[in-house]
Amino acid sequence: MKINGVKGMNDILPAQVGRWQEIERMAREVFALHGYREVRTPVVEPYALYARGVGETTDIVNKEMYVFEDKGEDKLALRPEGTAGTVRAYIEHGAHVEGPQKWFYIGPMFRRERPQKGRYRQFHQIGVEAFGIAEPAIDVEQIAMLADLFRRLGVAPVVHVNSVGDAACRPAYLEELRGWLRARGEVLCADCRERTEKNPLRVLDCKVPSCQPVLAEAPRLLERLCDGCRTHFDAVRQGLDDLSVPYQVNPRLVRGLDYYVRTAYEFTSDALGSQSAVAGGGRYDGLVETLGGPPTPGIGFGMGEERLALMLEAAGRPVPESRPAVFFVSADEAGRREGLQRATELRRAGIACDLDARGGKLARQFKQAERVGARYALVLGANEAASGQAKLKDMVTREETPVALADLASRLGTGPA
RNA sequence: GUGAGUGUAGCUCAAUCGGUAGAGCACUGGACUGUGGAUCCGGGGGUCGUGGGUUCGAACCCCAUCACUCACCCCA
Repeated sequence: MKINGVKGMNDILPAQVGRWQEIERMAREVFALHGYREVRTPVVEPYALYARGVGETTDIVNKEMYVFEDKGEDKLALRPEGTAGTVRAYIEHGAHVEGPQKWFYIGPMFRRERPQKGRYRQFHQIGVEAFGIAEPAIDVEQIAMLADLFRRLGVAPVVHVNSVGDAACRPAYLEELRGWLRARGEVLCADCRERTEKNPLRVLDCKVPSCQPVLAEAPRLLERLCDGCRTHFDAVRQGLDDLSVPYQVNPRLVRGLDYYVRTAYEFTSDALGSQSAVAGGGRYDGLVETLGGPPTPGIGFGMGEERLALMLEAAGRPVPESRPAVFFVSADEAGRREGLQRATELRRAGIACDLDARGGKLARQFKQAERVGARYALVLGANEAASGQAKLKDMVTREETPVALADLASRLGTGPA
């Protein structure tokens, strides 16, 4: 009986793993350059963390979370996003006493949705969170940092920014919008009428053609921001201009999680199918307090690794792979023993090398050398073992040059080629 | 949760009107007993997703079911 993997949870095979490693290595490098430190939190958290933090009415919590009972004691959940757990850890360890904290995380998240292009039940996110900084400068820094990360990876998704207001201005706006939408119920699609009650902001980016002209006239939150939000948003835009980071103001940009206030932003690409967002983030000034910590401003983003990998692939970026510098080919038993010995020496010297442990015909061993992408091949037999002299064969040009086995390490340099 | 499309070899796919399953790539052996990629010849590999039905006969038609993909919802 063949057993298959769980729907929406994918294997990342060796041929593709280099893509993930490159993304993660680059992210770690860029984050370190900006003063962010890695945090690792569990994949499982109390269900209540998400119910309270992300919001009980969000789709993520009420229909997409993997929830289970731990031997009938506690209600637990597989994490659907990274912010809540990070905030929980921040509070639990009293990190606020040491001033602002800039953290990042990398790891799997879980949402039980129908899989499609760029969306999976287990997916991987790279995220950052900055705690204790209310100033717009940190919003700017994060957006610029992400843009820089993308640039280094050879892609350039478009940045959309918006302000979703805060407790001072959003509630009043939502009521105004809801009233406005109800008055136009007959001309809107069924989905829009439902969303008017559930999540009126969502109505604004309805894609149904007949809704578009109507919605273009809807009251705009950006024009009704309170002074604090207005000033903050202007400063974010000014900061992005100062750094020459290109962006688009998108008044219809909405975030799916309840905790966002003020700045909301999203990087999108048309290489991703209908799930166009590769990264999304925003400010969550009330979240730390909601989860039992001291009043602490916060802002962060989450980036989808699968989606970023899709973009790199679409951009034609090759998958980096490590290759052995030399592949030992054995002609006989003496050569096999010699090869294993030399390989061990080189490996201890930090030089990647390989051999076909099966031995066998030379042709097969050469084929193996080619398959693993070796730079050079070196045939060893009784003659070479006795003389200490061999021929180093360039796998591309096929040229052979004499080499003393004792000099191999210095000839091949150090580290994997 | 809803809708559509697709299921044939490890991968990508073909098979006319319903007539009993094939190609390329990959793998493997040989041509070539100390030298890989090209060429030639050979080999292994299939419950045609699964179950049922129609038929003398089903990869093909019908029903059911499962899986995958894409889209909706929503989001990374």
